[in-house]
Amino acid sequence: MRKEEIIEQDIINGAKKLMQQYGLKKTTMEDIAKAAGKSKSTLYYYFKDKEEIFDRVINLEIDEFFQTVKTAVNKQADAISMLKAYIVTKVKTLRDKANLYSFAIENDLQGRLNKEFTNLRNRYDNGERKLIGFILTKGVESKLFTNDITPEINTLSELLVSCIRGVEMDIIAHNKNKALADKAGMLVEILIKGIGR
Amino acid sequence: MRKEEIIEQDIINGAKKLMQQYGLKKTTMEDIAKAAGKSKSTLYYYFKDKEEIFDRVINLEIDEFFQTVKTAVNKQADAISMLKAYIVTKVKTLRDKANLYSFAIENDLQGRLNKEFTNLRNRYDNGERKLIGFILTKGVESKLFTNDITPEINTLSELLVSCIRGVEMDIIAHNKNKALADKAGMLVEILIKGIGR
DNA sequence: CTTTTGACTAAAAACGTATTTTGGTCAGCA
DNA sequence: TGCTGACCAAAATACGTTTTTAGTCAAAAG
Repeated sequence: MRKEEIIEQDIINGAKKLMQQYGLKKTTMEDIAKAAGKSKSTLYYYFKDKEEIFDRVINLEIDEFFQTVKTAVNKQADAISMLKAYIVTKVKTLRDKANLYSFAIENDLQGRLNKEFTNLRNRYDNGERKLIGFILTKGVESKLFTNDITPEINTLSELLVSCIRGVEMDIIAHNKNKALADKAGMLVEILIKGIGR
Repeated sequence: MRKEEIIEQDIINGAKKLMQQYGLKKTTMEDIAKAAGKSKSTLYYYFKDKEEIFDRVINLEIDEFFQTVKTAVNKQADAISMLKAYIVTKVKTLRDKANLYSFAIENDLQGRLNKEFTNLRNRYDNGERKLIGFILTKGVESKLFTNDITPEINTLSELLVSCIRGVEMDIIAHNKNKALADKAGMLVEILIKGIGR
C-alpha cells in the first residue's frame, strides 16, 4: 500500500470511529483532522470534500458488514443453515451498527436523499440480493432447493430480501432478540416446505 | 345515535379531513372548531384535549382501513386469493393514506413515542395479525394449507405480517407499483409451495 | 340543565437577528 | 509532495421577541 493510501486509510478509520460515536452530522472536519493528527486543510489534500469522506466511511462500514455476514454464512454446511446464519448474523451486526443505521433514517426522513446516499443504499441492497442469490444457487446445486426457482432467482432474491428485512425490523424495533433464532428458523422452514398440502 | 354522539362524530370527521390534508401537527384546534362550525371552547365540552381528538381520528382511520382490506379479502373465494388481495389492497390503500402514515414516521423518529401512540400502533399490528390468522385458518379448514400450522398459527401470523410488511415497504419506497401484483403472487406461491424439493 | 361562547393565560412555536461554527479555498512554508 | 494557518462565505446555533396555540373559566344562550 502506498504511503498516500495509508494516510487516507488512517483518516478514514479515525473518521469512522468518530461517526460511530457521535453520529454523522455531529462529526466535523476539525474533529476528523484532530483524530488523524493533521490540520483540517490537509484533509482536502486527500479528499475532495466532506461527502467523499462520509462515502468512504459508509462504504467501509458496508464492506465490513458484508464481510461479517459472508464469513458466518460460509461457515455453514448447507444452504438452509446459511439462510438462518444470514438472518441471525445480520440482525446481531446491525444492532451494533445502529448508529450508522440511524443516520440512514435521519437522512431518509429529512427528504433530501442525496443522489450519493441513494447510491450507497443501492449498493447495500444489491449486496444483500447477491448474497441471498448466492445461497439460493448453492441450495439448488446441492439439490436442497427445487430447480424450478433457477429462472427467477433474481426476482426471488429481491422478494426474500424484503421479507427478511421485514422480520428483522420487527425484531429490532420491538427488541425481540430472544425470538431471533426461532423466527429465523421458522421463516426458513416455511420457505422450504411451504404451508400448502 | 344520541345527539351528543352525532356532534362528536361531526367534529371527528371534520378533523379527519383536515388532518389528511394538512397533516396531524399542522391542524389546530381552531381549524377543527371552524370546520365543525363551533367555537374552540366547545371542543373541550366534547373532548378532553387535542390528543383525544387525534386518537379518535386515528382509530377511525384504522377502522376504515381494515374495513377496506377485509371487504376485499372477503370477496375472494379461497385463502390463496385472499392473501393476494390482502397484500394488494393494503398497499393501494396505504398509498392513499400516506399523510397519516407520515405522521407515524415523524412521531417514531422524534424518539418520543407517546404511550398513546404505541397503543394505537399495537392495535393496528394486532388487527393485521388477526386478519392474517383468519385467512390462514380459512386455508387450513378448506384443506388448502396443511394442518401442521394450526398449533403455531399465531407465531406464523406474526412472521407473515412482518414479511408482507417488508415487501410492501419495498414497493412503496421504490414506487414499484407495477410489480405489486407480481410480487404478491410470487410471495404467496412461495408461501404455499416452498422452494424445497 | 345542557350547550356554547369570548375573554384570558401560560406554554409552545415561529420569527428575526446576532454570534459562532464549520466546510472549503489558497498562498505559502518545509 | 505534503502540510499548514489565515481567511471567507455559508450554515448552524443561540437568543430575545412576537405570534400562535392548547386549554380554562365564568357567564351567556337556549
